[in-house]
Amino acid sequence: MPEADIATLLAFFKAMANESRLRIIGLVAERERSVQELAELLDLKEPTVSHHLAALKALDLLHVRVEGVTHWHRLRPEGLHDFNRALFDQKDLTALAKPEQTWEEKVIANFLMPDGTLRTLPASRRKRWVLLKWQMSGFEEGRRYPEKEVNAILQRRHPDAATMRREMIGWKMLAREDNVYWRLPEDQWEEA
Amino acid sequence: MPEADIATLLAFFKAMANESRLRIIGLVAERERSVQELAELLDLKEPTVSHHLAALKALDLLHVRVEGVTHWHRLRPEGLHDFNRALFDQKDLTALAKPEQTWEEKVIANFLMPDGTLRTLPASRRKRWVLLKWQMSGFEEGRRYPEKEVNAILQRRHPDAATMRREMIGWKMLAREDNVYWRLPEDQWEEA
DNA sequence: GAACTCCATCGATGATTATCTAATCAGATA
DNA sequence: TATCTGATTAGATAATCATCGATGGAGTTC
Repeated sequence: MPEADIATLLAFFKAMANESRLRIIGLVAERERSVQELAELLDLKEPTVSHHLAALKALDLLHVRVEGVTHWHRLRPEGLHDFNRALFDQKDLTALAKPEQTWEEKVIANFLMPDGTLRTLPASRRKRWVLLKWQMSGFEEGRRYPEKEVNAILQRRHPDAATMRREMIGWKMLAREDNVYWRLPEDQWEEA
Repeated sequence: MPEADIATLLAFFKAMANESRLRIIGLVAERERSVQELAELLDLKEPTVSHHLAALKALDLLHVRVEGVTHWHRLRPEGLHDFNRALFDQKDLTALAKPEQTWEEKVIANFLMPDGTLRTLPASRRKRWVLLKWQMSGFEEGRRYPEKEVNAILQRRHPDAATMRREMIGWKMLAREDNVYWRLPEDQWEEA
C-alpha cells in the first residue's frame, strides 16, 4: 500500500465494515472458494456475493484463479498486512488529523496547469470567485496599482485580464478610481 | 479486548468506516480536544460530533476528562492496538469463517454453568427439547442401558434425572422396556 | 435564581449501501 | 450453432447511517 492517507484507510475500513464481507474474508482465508460456494455458505444470492468480491478486489485483497467459467477466490494475506502496518504506527495515526483539501483548494488545483497558469476561466460563477480570491494574493493592501500593473499581475495566471479585473471590482476585492486600483480589506469582499 | 469474534471486529470496523470519525481519531491522538473544538475543525455541528464520540466511546477508544462543562477527549491508543492484534494474526482471521452460534447453541451456552452442569431445566418446552437432544450424545446407538446407568449419565448435567428421562421418552429419543433403555435413531426423534 | 456555556439526546431528513430479480456475458459442451 | 453453467451488470428497493435543528441537562458566573 502507498502511504496511509485517510482516503485509503477509509476505503479499507468501509470494505471491512460489513458482516458478509468479513465472513467472505474468513472463508477465502481457509482455501479457494467459488462464487456459488460462498453464496451457499453465506446464504446470499450470487450477485450479492459478486458485489462484495468486487469491493474486496478493488482493494487488492483477493487473488482470483479462473478455471473454465468458475472463478476461484482466495485471500492475499499480504494485502491485509499492508493495511495493518499503515494503520497502527503512531506517525500515520496522527496523519489522519491533517484535514482534507477544502473544496476551494480542489477548485484551484483543478484549474491550475503545471506551469502555474489557469487552464481556463471557469464557467461557474462560484468557481470563478474562488480563483479571483486566490489571485488577490498578488496585491498588497495599502498599495496603489496603475492599470498596466494590474493587468501584468493577472496575466501571470490567465490572458483575459480585463474580465478578471472587472469581476474583482464587482466582488469588491479591488477598487478603482482614475484608472488606479487598490486592494480592499478582505472583510469587505462579497461572498459568492 | 476479549477474543476476535466477528461481532466485535465488525463493530470496530463500522466505527472506523467513517471519515469524520477517522479524523476525530487523528485529532484526539495529537492532544485533548473538546467537542466544540472538534466541531470547528471538522466543520460539523456539535450534535454530530457528540454522536461520533459516543460511537468511539462505546468501543472504549477514548478517554474523557471533565473540566467544568467542558469534556476533553483523548485517544486511548491501547484500544486501537487490542483490535490490531485481534485482527491480524492468521488464527483469528480464519475464525471469521466460523458461522455464528445457532439459536440452539446459544440456548445451551446460556444454561450451561462453568462446571458443565445445567443451571436449571428451562421452563420453555422448546428449550428443554434442545437441552435433551444435546444430552443424547451421552448415549450410543445399539447399546442397552439399565435405568441406574441412564440416571448416572443424566445426572452429570442436572440432578432431576427422572424428568429428563421421562421427556426423552416422550420425544422418542429413548425407548424403554422392562426398565432397560436404548437410544432411538435420530430421524425418529420428534421435533419440538 | 437568572443567564450563560458546553454537551447530550431526540426526531427528522437525506445519502449511502446491501440485497434482490432480471438480464447479460463468456466459457464449455453437445 | 445451440445450449448449459457460473459469474457479472443493471436497476429497484429497503435498511442503515450521518447529519442537522430543537430541546434539555448540568455546571458556572453574575
